[in-house]
Amino acid sequence: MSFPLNAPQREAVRYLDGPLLVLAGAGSGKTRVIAAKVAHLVERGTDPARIAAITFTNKAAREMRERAAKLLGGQGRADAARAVQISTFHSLGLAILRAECRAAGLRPGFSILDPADLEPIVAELVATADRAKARSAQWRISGWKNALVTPQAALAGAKDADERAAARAYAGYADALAAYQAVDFDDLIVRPLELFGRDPDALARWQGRYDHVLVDEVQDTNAAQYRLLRCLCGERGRFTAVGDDDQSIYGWRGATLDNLARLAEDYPALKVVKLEQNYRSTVRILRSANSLIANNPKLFDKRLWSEHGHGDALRVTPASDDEAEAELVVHRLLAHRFEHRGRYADYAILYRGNHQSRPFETALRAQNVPYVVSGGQSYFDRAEIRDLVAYLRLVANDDDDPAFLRAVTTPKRGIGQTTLAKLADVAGRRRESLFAAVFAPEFAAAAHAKAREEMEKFCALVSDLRRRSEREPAGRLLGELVAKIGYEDWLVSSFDKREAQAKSQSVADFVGWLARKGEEDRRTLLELTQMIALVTMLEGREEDDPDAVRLSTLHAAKGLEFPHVFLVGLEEGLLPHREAIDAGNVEEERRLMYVGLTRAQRSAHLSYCRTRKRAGAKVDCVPSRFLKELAQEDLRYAGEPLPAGEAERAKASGMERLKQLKALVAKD
DNA sequence: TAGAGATTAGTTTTT
DNA sequence: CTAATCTCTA
Repeated sequence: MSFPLNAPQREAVRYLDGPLLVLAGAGSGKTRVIAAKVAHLVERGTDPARIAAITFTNKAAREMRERAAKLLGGQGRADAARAVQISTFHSLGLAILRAECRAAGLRPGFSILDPADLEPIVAELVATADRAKARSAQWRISGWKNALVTPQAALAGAKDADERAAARAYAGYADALAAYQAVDFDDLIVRPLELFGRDPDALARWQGRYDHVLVDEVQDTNAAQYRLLRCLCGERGRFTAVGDDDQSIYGWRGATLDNLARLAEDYPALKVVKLEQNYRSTVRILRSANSLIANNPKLFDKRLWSEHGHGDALRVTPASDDEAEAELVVHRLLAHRFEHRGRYADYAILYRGNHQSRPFETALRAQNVPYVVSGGQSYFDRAEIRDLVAYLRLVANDDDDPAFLRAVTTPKRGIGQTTLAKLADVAGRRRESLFAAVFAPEFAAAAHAKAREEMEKFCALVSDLRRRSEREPAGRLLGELVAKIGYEDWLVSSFDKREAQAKSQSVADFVGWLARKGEEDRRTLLELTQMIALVTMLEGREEDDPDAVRLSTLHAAKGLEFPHVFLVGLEEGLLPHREAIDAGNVEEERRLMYVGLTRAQRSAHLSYCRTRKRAGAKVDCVPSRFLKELAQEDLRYAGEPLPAGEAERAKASGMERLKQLKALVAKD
């Protein structure tokens, strides 16, 4: 990919006179532009450490780092590439918070809690045992934080009982986090903002820190992130923002296209450059995508074009149910691969929700096709890793009660509900952490001697590791921890052989990862512990790119491209998703479909099911409205054209009804 | 206190 | 029809 830049790309790279918005259509080479601009800035003499490039995901940050390293490395400036601050919004927020933790009212070892840690806390605050209720309250709190709404304002604006309950919990939520010396993901953005708001010196420090800020995917920024951006860029606005309003798919996380529109208001000198040449897809894929997205109102006028050939028609295939769809897709994929002598890695299967991967995994396994699933459960979400991370968090920060609770009960060491309830009671009365309460005289009086002994042993281990954490390498400490708590033995005794082996392997991977990271930049255990919360996968996992079919959600596929794409489950209720339809947000779903389509370079295969298993029973499906919005002349229907024949549908549903009745009768 | 069975609820996307 | 949670017994 060392073609020369085209005219608008060149303009975007060279323009340094003021704030710049680059409207980069799908496949228009935006990552190239950002990397080239970083290189250009360095060439012109900008100190690499005074350049910040901010992305939305770790994956994008990594790619940016690689691209910049390649460009600058070619000029013998590999050192410069390393010095550029390339990070996600959240890791940048973490860097700020770490540097300013005293001013922000946090101790250096503060913990980062993820939503799973927070759920029980919120459940308690809203006084519910219903997990769904707790999650929805959590969801609301996060929404308020990202929109920079205070607990008071949230309470004042609450419309129904649920919202009022969530708003009340919101205030207590902040207190709970403060007591644990902890922050959540949203705080990584919001707390630096609060700090900048009340401490002009801190603001000045960070505002003067970067000569140029580059932002990827601005259309995905929420109110808090946008404001953080403004803080960093200052009034001069020396930034390059890159984005595409047609690819805004994070509205559900508070991202708002208003930010894109506001950019022009907040920075009247804003220059806009459009990248409209697509280097990725065939004309037919692009025409279909354009035709689809034309159904959305336009913020900016943009016309994508391609110099690639026409390419094949997009195939639309119905399947009788989800299993049949998976088999069909896998068969077609194999036939296609054979015919084109391609690699497995040339193919991606994209879907709306994580759970949809299941039948495809089964079908791929049945045919012995290698595959990788991305965007599913993250490596650091596995129970065994969370167990160990709880220990690390506790080592870094003994106020972290959630970490204490997890670590002290895993592996089982004879400490159960009753003992913990007593400890919590003592801690509550004394207004101190669970960890501190272990040594309180009240606890000694109340608890069983054996349980207390175990607990003191546990605390001694944690304290010992803490004492040594500043000096000794993180990998060694973790390795020692795993050995001392007898974690391997516990795995073997608690799980069957296969599972224990898999878990044991991922523990070994984790120890190795931490050791490597610790050595790389001489990071301490504390720094690494905070980093883990933001890392979603084991780095290096994807580098040894095996020749495998890629399974991914549409969200996780953004920014990627594949020669051949299968877009599956194109049904009403799935894409567009039911919730989105009900919320009146079909536009975002359409953009999601647009993102999926524009991942394809040479061919796109679309499929949907006529029925689908849901909670055991089969239900009828209707093909997605988006299929009708594609350029019909570029489609080829493998089955009957849309919509499905009414007669057949009625017959199918009649058969289903009969089956259901039979099942009912059989039960009695 | 901890593990094994019974019961019941579930469906979106992620830093 | 799963998968996770809850309840009961050793």
